[in-house]
Amino acid sequence: MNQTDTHNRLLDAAEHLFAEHGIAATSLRAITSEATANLASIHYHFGSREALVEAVFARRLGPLNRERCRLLDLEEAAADGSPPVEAIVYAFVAPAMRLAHDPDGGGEHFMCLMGRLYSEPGDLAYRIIQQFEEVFLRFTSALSRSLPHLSRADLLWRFFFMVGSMSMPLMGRHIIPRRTDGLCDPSDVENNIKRLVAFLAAGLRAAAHNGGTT
Amino acid sequence: MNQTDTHNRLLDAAEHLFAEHGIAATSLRAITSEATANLASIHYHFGSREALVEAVFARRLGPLNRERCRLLDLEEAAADGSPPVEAIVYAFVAPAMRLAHDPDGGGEHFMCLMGRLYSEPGDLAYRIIQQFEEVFLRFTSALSRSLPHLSRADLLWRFFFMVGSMSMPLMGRHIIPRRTDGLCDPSDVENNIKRLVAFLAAGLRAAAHNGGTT
DNA sequence: AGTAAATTAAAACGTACGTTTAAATCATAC
DNA sequence: GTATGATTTAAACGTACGTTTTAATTTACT
Repeated sequence: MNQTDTHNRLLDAAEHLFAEHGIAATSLRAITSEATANLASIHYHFGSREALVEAVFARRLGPLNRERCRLLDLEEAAADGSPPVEAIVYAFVAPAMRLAHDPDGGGEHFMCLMGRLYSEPGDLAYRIIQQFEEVFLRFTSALSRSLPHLSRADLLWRFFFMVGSMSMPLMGRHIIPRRTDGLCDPSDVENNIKRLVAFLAAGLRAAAHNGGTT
Repeated sequence: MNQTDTHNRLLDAAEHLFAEHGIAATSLRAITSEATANLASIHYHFGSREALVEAVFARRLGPLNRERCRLLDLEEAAADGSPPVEAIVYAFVAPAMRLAHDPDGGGEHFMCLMGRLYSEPGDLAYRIIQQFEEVFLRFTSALSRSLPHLSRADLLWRFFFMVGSMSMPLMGRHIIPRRTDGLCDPSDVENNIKRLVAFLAAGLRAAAHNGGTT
């Protein structure tokens, strides 16, 4: 009973502090202090600092990516396997944007943390990004079916552009409102999803650049 | 003579290690070791660790943003003040992408570091991002002149989406080639600029979403 | 109630950090 | 060539880190 309790308090505190100050800059003492737990409890429950970091990601990543695949399943079923680009983008973007501001899920900090992942030291980031394998394969192939005119390199690059665009409302929770006098509100989730879908669908559909075939 | 020498070796080493392992995870000892300088030399030349971090950014940010403004000047002069979206995007994106792989400029590490900036602890990131003030104002107003049908919020959001997209080839130097079996090559600079311009111009030009007017 | 396991608590371990100090070295001018 | 200022060096400072150990406490079960 208490195992689950402290265990989750540690995960919550770590998630929050990692998002706020970065993974490397957050000490175990800061985490246990915020979780009102003992310093040694992290090693008891997780074994090491690294294992705690991975646990923080594992807790949310599974459900998030399952939801993405579920939405893509729905869209593909409704469109005989070839949903429009908008629907594919929506299935990819919406679960992350919603998780980022779901008060129950507590993922408000998590998605901010996700945005930081690409900039964390090498091995950790790569190990966690591998958890996106299925999502990566499913969405790139869905996109390539809807955009057959694109070369594979063009398609993959545009997929990464999509990830980058999405990361802005997720990561920029503090900076973007400040830079725009509050005009841009990252917590205006449903409107931001629509903005992203409109922007990304048009970008993905653009004619390929005339340059090299690399 | 020697002042400049060690001074720059420290900046180079710091830039490299910050990009490789993150700012917080890089120790002064690692920097002075890579620069073959004494530990105390950082405090002698810069005064503190924080001052070194800011110096690393200051060295490249000025020239980069001046080049962006210069290109925008050219495009505006050539188009009577209203260049097409493609030209604006190009003026914003190309200098950063080129700096990222300019062997002389040594900015290969810097732009990777820039991508990490949005995820660094609060005050530092905000102070450095303020150095973009002029670029931010000039490019958002140029875009808004070319895209008058967009609300201000839509336009600003799309500007941030652009920044996010661009950050992928800059930050993903290690991860993206690995995930794509080398098909996507971040060092293929000129082609990636074209890819970004095609993608972003289409996204920026897209019809605004029909949702809220926020 | 009593016992065994699970969990929490407190203290200490060695290591690495940013910073400071004081001496040594170097360059340059007279 | 020696005095002066700039730069480099080596050593130590106190602090904070991740981890480990040992004991105390709580929980679950008969």
